[in-house]
Amino acid sequence: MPAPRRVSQEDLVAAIRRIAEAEGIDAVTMSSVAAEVGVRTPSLYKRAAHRHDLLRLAAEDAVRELVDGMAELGAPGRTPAETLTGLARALRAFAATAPRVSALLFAAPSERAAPSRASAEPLLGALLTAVSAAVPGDPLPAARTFTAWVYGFCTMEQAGAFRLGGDVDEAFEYGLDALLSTIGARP
Amino acid sequence: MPAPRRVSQEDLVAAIRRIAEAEGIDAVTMSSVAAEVGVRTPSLYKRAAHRHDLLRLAAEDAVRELVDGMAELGAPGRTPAETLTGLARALRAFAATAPRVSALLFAAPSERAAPSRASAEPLLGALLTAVSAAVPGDPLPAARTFTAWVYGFCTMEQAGAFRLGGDVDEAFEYGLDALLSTIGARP
DNA sequence: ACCTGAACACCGTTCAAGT
DNA sequence: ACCTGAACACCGTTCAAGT
Repeated sequence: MPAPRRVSQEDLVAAIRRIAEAEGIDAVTMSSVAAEVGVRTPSLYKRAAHRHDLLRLAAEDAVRELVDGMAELGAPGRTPAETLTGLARALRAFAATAPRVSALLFAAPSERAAPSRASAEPLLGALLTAVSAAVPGDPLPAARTFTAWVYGFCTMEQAGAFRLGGDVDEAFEYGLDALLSTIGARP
Repeated sequence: MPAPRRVSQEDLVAAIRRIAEAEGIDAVTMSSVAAEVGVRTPSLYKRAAHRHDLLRLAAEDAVRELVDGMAELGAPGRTPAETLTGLARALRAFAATAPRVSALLFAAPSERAAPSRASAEPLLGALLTAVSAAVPGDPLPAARTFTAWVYGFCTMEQAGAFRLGGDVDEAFEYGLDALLSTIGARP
């Protein structure tokens, strides 16, 4: 006697992200998520065999949302500098609205919680394409430098690491300009 | 009838860091740490009122170790570029030996787990001094750019985010050179 | 002053039994 | 095919009682 699935994937992921942002990653438990979607805890194991799978679902959903939100960034008319500026600002804006999950994107607590290579591909692809168009030769070191800076900045900002005063927006634009200059993506 | 303290602060912190690096931050529990130092769980509450206090103890110990290891970096004879190069390489080497705690340094899971301003001061002070000597005017944006890049790079490297092949050492040196150039710390 | 056993509400995970 | 109650070993935290 087949029983219908009672919780959509959309509702499940939304519940995970809601709890993560409202109460922190540690509050994303099998119990809290089950309660949030209205089933008993053991039912959740049909959808996520381990707790860290819940975190991966949230992280992959975040990547998808990020990619959707900047579909037009890679448009043919744009310069590499424009694309990379858009990417960096989009990631920072996303980190501001979803700080907990965005911290998971490049530094998950386990392999199991990390977004799959396939789900991260569109994001990395857009980045590599833009960097390739700017630097001669191997784009990988420049792409890694750029990504490390954006990710580090957004993570630190959301963790409250910039406590010495000063204008954080200004520091971001300073850094963006500096990074674009050194990797040669400057008009 | 006073009872003597049975666990030294050194042993306690060493136990926390041992568990963190061997089994991950999530494995640092009141129970596991208590067992590791040879007391019962409730005794630990005399030393750390909450689990995140254990993480802060580890993070502050890591900062202290980092600062000790580069006491000579700020020596009068050095150029800003030499000091910043030493800082960046020291942080990367430290992240390689203590990846779990170093991930906590600038992005702790809660205020309680974050190293205190006072304990982080020597590290930030050395950085700001070196950057101030290189850039004219406000050193804060440049210092934040540099720190964000180093921290992002080390965190991503240790989390296994650089999976596209290529030489990660080369990417680090490329980035270091790029960052030093843009903030003007170049001979 | 520090340590302990007992207790409480919780958590991840498994599994046999329901529909 | 999915959901559930019951069960297990665990966890953070509190507290009264020991020395």
